[in-house]
Amino acid sequence: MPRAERERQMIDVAEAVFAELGYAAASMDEIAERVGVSKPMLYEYFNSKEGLLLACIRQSRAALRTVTEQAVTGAVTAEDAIRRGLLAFFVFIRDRRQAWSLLRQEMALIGTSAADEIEATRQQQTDLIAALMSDYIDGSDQLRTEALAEFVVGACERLAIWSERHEEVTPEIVTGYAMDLLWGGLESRAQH
Amino acid sequence: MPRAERERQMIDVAEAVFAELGYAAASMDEIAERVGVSKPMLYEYFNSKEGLLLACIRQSRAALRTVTEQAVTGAVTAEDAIRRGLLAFFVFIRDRRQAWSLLRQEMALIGTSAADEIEATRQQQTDLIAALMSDYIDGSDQLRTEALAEFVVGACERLAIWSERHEEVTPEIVTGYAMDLLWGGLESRAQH
DNA sequence: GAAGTAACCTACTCGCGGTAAGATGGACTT
DNA sequence: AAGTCCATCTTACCGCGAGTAGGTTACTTC
Repeated sequence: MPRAERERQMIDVAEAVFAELGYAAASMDEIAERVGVSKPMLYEYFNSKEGLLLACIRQSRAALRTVTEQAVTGAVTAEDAIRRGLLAFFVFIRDRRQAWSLLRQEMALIGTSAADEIEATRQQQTDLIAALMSDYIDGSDQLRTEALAEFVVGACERLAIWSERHEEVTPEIVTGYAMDLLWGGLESRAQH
Repeated sequence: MPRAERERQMIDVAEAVFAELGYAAASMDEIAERVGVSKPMLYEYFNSKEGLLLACIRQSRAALRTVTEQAVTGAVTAEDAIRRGLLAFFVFIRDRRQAWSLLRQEMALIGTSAADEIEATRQQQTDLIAALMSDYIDGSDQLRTEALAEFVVGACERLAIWSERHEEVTPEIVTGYAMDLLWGGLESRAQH
């Protein structure tokens, strides 16, 4: 089988196994077996277990980025753009459980040699948000813009994890919660 | 050596090793050796490597909770309480690197049997935030309050990770960034 | 048909999480 | 004092899974 095809196949299988069992519990032997290939092949293609996870994560991140970029395109106001982006994100969480599960596992690589690469992949995400926001907030303070983007990304990730535990909460509702805080802030809803 | 004392000693050593090497790279053999005790002792006390990490995390979480609770006590307004809480958090991140590093590693337990326990420990954190906020925002919608607390916690965690990469950014500055968004929201800084 | 090479496998090493089976030594009975 | 419990602790091992050494097949290219 040609290299490119095998590679895609391996990533697909690995994605399923990592998502199903978790990074730690997944074994290279099992992945190899499910692909129908011997273990050294996996190492030939990805060098290490981390490397394989990394490849899976890259793919999932790319999918998420594509979805959000498309969602944002064509928005007319800042509020609209942000709302569309958030909605696309939360829909992604709900509909592509496997990819999202993968993205959550990236934390398993903290403290490993792949940590930098992971951080870089995340960076693309925050950059996208930063670009979105800097059109509408005061973007003159580079550092501050960066921080606010991290803030938003972190908030939404946590919200996504939370929403997984609440089947009855639709992406629209979660988006509403997020917009409440993001757009209006706490102050405007203060009771005192 | 009496049990309680040994236990504390083991946790202290493990905390240092986990923080230094990361969960995956840390070995029970090394921890045992540094404690000056044999490996089965660790298992006698904590049952598994996960169990040991869990004990370390519990301790670090407790420390963080104490600090933030103290900081919030005595605040007069909602804004003041939240600002004090945030500041205490970001100072904690900077001054107690080891404890914070531990808390970041809790993600390494995703998909393991300890995941629920971890989630429960986090819950205390979000509960604290929820309590703080529900005094000041519309707390009638239970679900929404919960979501907003998750939002805030996630945002601050991510901001904390970000601030680690920027030595020049003081806790006061980060707190300012967070308050900007949290309190005022994006709208009030819109340029259009 | 020889030479090169891409795709692949069998069979192994080794480090580490986890455990079985005792050894040591102090406290408490009789 | 001798016996007996129990907590603390150790040596010596197991099995699994990441990672590798070295060889085989089979297809291209000249």
